Amino acid sequence: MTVAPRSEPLRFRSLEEVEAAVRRDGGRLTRPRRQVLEALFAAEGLASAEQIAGHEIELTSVYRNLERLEELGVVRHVHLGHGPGLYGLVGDGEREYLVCEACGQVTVAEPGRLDRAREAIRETLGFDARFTHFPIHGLCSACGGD
Amino acid sequence: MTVAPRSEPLRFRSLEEVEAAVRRDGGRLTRPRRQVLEALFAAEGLASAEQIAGHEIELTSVYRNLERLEELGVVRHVHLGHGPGLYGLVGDGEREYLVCEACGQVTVAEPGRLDRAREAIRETLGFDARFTHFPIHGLCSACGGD
DNA sequence: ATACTTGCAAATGATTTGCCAGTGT
DNA sequence: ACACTGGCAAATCATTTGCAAGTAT
Repeated sequence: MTVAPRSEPLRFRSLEEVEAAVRRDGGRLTRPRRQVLEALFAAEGLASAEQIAGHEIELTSVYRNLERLEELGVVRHVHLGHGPGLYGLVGDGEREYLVCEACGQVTVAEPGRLDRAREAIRETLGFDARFTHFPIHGLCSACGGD
Repeated sequence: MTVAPRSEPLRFRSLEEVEAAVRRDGGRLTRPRRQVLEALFAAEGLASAEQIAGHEIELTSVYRNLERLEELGVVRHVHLGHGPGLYGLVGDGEREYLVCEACGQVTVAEPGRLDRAREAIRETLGFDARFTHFPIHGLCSACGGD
């Protein structure tokens, strides 16, 4: 049970920037760590630990590195459903997710897109909803959502 | 990935009513099944498979029974976070849930309470959101939601 | 009698942990 | 050198599956 940092996360534009941040934090740039980072930059979106691992690195190391990078504010993860968690680089302004329980389709909502909904929830229940870590579930338009 | 039945689920008021439904479906009333049902009626809310099992019945049987009862429309389950799934009897009008990622507090929203938010999501993304199976995550009012 | 059910063991999938050997800095 | 990491095996947690023996109807 962890809270995401409330301040705007700094955006890392390149592998080099992240590597500098890792070093600043007292971390070392090992081969597995570099490969995790490369995989994340290559993914352009979300990837599972297993996908990130490929056939070169141990899954264990991947998890440990992802955890470390998440603490550093470089990485974040989402739980889209029953499958494995999905990891991605932190961008500027967090995307939020919607998953159709009928067809499994994942919709990505750009930052701000869910503000009206968030506002309604805040007004009704005084709760600040975030769909970045756990998505909205329901039925997409194709499956009966409209 | 299964869709919950869209029609208003019939409400079962008593153990006897459920037992009749089970029989109608060709099911048998065994000791473990009866105990699962009793535990659910006793729970008045949500309970994990382990809690329902107690020390008498096998967890395996509990899961199998819950699955069966869910197909019958008697039971439904929620995933409130990282822990085990929680099961409960289907009431009239489904409650929806909100979980605070900071303190873990679970807020139960009575039917209809999230309709404005649902409407906003439908208008913006043509998506019919349901917070009955997977809850809304975020920060409760105490933790910064207001 | 015969299908439906159970118990028990074992498998699964995702993720974590312990521990010691390896290596960036 | 020395703290930080990696590999590898094993543990954990929630849930599922296989199968032979048990039992409701």
